[in-house]
Amino acid sequence: MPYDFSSCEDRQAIETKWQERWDTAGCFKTSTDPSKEKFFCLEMFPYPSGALHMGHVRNYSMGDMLARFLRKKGKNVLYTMGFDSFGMPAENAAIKYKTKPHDWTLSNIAYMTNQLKRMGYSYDWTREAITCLPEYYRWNQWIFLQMYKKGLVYRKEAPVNWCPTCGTVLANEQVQEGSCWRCHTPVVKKNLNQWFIRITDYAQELLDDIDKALDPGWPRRVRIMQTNWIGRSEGARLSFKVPELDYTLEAFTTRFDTVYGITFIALAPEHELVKKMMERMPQDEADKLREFVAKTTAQSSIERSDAGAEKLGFKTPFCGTHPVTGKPIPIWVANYILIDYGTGAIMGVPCGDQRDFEFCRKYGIPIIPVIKPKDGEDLDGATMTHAFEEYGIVCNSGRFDGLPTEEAIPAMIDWGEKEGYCKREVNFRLRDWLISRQRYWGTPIPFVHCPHCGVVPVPEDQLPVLLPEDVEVKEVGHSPLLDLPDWLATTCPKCGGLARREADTMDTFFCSSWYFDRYCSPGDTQHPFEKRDVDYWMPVDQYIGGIEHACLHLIYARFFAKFLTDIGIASAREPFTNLLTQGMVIKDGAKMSKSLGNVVDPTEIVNKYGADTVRLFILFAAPPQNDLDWSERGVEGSSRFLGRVWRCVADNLETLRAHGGHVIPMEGLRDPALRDFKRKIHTTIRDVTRDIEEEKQFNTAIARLMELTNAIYALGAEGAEADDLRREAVDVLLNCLSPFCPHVTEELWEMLGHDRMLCLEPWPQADEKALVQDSVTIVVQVNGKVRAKLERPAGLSREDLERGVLSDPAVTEKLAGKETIKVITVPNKLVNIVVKG
RNA sequence: GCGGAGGUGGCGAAAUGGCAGACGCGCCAGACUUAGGAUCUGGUGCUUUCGGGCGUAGGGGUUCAAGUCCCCUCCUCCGCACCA
Repeated sequence: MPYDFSSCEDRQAIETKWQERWDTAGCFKTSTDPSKEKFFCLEMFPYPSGALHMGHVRNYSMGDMLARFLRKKGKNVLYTMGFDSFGMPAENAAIKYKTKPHDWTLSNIAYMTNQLKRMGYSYDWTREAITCLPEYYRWNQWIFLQMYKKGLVYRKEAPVNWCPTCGTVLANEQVQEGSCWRCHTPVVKKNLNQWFIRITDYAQELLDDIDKALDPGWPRRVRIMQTNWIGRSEGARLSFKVPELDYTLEAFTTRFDTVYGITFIALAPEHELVKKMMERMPQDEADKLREFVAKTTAQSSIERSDAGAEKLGFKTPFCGTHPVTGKPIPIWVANYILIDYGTGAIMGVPCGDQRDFEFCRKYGIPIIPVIKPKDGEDLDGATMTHAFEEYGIVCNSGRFDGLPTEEAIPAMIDWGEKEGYCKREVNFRLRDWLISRQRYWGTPIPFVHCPHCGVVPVPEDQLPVLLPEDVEVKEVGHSPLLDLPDWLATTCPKCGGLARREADTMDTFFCSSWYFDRYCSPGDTQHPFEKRDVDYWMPVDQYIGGIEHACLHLIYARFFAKFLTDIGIASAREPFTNLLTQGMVIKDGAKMSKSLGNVVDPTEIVNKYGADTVRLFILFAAPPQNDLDWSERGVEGSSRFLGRVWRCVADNLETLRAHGGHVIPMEGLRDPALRDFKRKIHTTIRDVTRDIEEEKQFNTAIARLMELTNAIYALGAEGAEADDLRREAVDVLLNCLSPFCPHVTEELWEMLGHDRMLCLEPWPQADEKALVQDSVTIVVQVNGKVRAKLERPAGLSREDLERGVLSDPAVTEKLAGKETIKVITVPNKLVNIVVKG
């Protein structure tokens, strides 16, 4: 009993049938096989929040289409899935639903796995990685210890980003526009003792490889975002002696050419010297300073970092000695100085820096002009209205007067280094990665605190440090681990005495920085992964995911790749060769979100139209990088197209079956209509292949398959030849459509009598002979305007074409009474006649 | 402020410097039908005195020829933002 494709139930039945067949036959199982050319197709794995959303469906439909396409192209494709399953939402859900993070997470994983399977994605499920399971996170701990051994892990008390809502600290990358990336609460600075990873040791390489290794595989946009995020600046560090306090104060500058213009020094309120100064100040003055510091540090990051915000300063009674002139320079404390950039102190040059300028004008600090415009007048410190920040000509700077900035900077730094005034320095905006979180649902940091030995790593043979699963989460911001004395209490690996476990867990971005390596060696119990496997599979050939990870996951994962090769367990210094950043799924002008109530549940749509339709629509409606407007009308259009495909096979099944295997070569065809049809089949193969492979334009690839379908319907010819061609066209159509819509095409393929499953069928090849055109439409322009179109045999020489066109009555008529000045001829395309009169 | 991407029909979008609007949605008309939110066929940028004229944010330029290349302006979106 054949299926009725117009019925929802039958569409579901077809999809279930083929999902089971593929599974039984193990079609998508992959193994490391160096004799075959590999392709690692990777998608950003989901957080198991409860259910798939359309963004996931879009991401994974692209990946699955590519994976299926590349298998057909003969590649050994690694394509699998996992779950980034540690993280805060599980704790919040546990409180809300009175469950346990572990149970909530695993049941979500089960549900979402089922959803993924219903989409027909061709994952090798035997390679799945779930980060919240001990067999995975023990290797987080192991890698963390390797980093510790290499000196990349340290603990430090520092002003860090604190999200009051989440009750935990955040890495710099996780603060977006001054707010928590998860809950959007404004972040405040808090002085806390935290765990850091020295990602800044890799800043230069992370930066260099953006241009060396990621161009052109990564979108320009992401490369620029990372470049800016890493933020390299070259300059010099200079020091001011503060004799009264017996202290040497350091400041970083990119404009050492303006040292002669220093009229004040400013410190961040958090600077260590501030406390020292208070101790040496009269009580009432010290109190005022303390009050000032309290007021400025209480500002949220948003207030502090707003360039338009008022600059506030406090003048201390102390001075630093100008390293070059020896003059005393007053030290101020100012709210606009950031503790975590450079040294947390600056040399104030009001003439060349707008911020310093505003500060000086407000507090009556003098302005010394040490630079002037290249072709303008000298500046006057008393009357200038804003700083001159561009490059110009140095003045009032001793023997450097008259030098342009470009030359002055290196010359003055050279001199300063020789005289001991300064030292060349490169500064990065990138900060070390704050890795510890005051949360329960994460990888335990494998350290213990011993009263005698201090902070001691857990020996590797004692890994994993298991996270207790049977716990009750009572309130946000309080880790239940702190209420588990039996878990907290342990012995010191060094002295054997009583010690306390570290109760902080790792940032979940640690988990997601190497999961793709784990995909290469699933189930390895001795290592995080085997070198042989990652050497074969890595780097990832195509990575697909959202742009929101440009300066988060995508930086951390790059750092990991470099570290893992440095310790010799991997070889790819860059993890992702090609990156595709897909746009958002939009509805009613906004990103789908629960709060806006514009969410469309993928499962509902799949129930109504089938997975094939959803996959087709989501790839057809927009190019991958664009935002995609969800429209149920559009989904219906895709459904309609699949109906057309179905009927063009099912309604002619007998004839089509009878004409299998009879591919007529182009040379064997006389009828121009049939030759055109044959050509259409093969240009479709050529163009679809190029769209997928080179252009990554899945929408136009689908459009071409729609054109082929239209051509099949439009072919009026009858007879054996025509039927042979129809069969050829249908075979090509189904094969090319199958990566997009694997189920319906597989069913039709079987109905046509093929023995082998379509997913195993090689991708068709365009026959060069069938691509050649018999005739071409020549556009005839007069002065650049189209005046005629002529059919001419393809391949005419420039001369023959021009002669023929110029003597054609349709053309001579247009040229009557005009003088031809020039003729431009493009063979097979166009003749443009330039005339006068 | 700095940096990036973009602006094409009613809508989503196509166009190696060479016929602007492929493909789809919507809309209009027709066919089949008891019926149509099924299916099929045709039409669908604006304008027109039916020759044509105009049209890719606006203005200028290069070119035989510009959505595409160059310059200026405007607008939208995105990232970073007191980074010394």
